Amino acid sequence: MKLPLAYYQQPDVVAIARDLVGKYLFTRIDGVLTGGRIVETEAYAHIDDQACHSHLGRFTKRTRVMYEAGGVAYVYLIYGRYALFNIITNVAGKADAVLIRGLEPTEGIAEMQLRRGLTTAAKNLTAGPGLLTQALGIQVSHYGTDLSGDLIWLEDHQEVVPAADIVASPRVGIDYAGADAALPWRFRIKGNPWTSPAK
DNA sequence: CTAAGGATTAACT
DNA sequence: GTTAATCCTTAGT
Repeated sequence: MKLPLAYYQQPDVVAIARDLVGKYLFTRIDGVLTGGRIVETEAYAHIDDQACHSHLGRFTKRTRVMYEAGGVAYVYLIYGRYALFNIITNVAGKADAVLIRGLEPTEGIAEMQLRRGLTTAAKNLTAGPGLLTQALGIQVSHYGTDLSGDLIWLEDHQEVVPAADIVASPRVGIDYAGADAALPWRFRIKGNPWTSPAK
């Protein structure tokens, strides 16, 4: 079943990030259903987290939707090329977010290959935050998309991922965040090949 | 291992 | 108004 808005509005973004591992992410963009199982996430908290774009209450064009109530998409461009997909959580005014870093494809694999410009079944089809957005057709124009709608949404398939199979580790690529870089707020399924290639 | 790439932002004039 | 630095990465040597 589709996750309700109330799910995203829970206060503990780290708990949500951990719980999202094993859930499913789908998009229906250009009328084509694509999606898969979430195997890697990272939590970003509003306050006390310098790695978060919204830290210290910065309120700009880019971070605007982070302050909305949980349940919208925060898509932004990194390194001029790649769109990263985040889910805004918590209530309005608390700019918490969960970054989706890895997806195990289950639906619309042929379409995903097409979007990636591949002719063969690549094993890195959706392994990486910039790749899964390409595969699912998510672009920066989807900034602010309501996740209770029919364009981008998440589903709970009642799958239980054993706690022992979920590993927590420091987040990736955020050395600039100082001491906060050590927080174990990255969650992934142990040994899953679709987790991101980044260190 | 490195190079590329464009938006964003802070720091200037 | 402009410039320079930075970035939650990937693809290609």
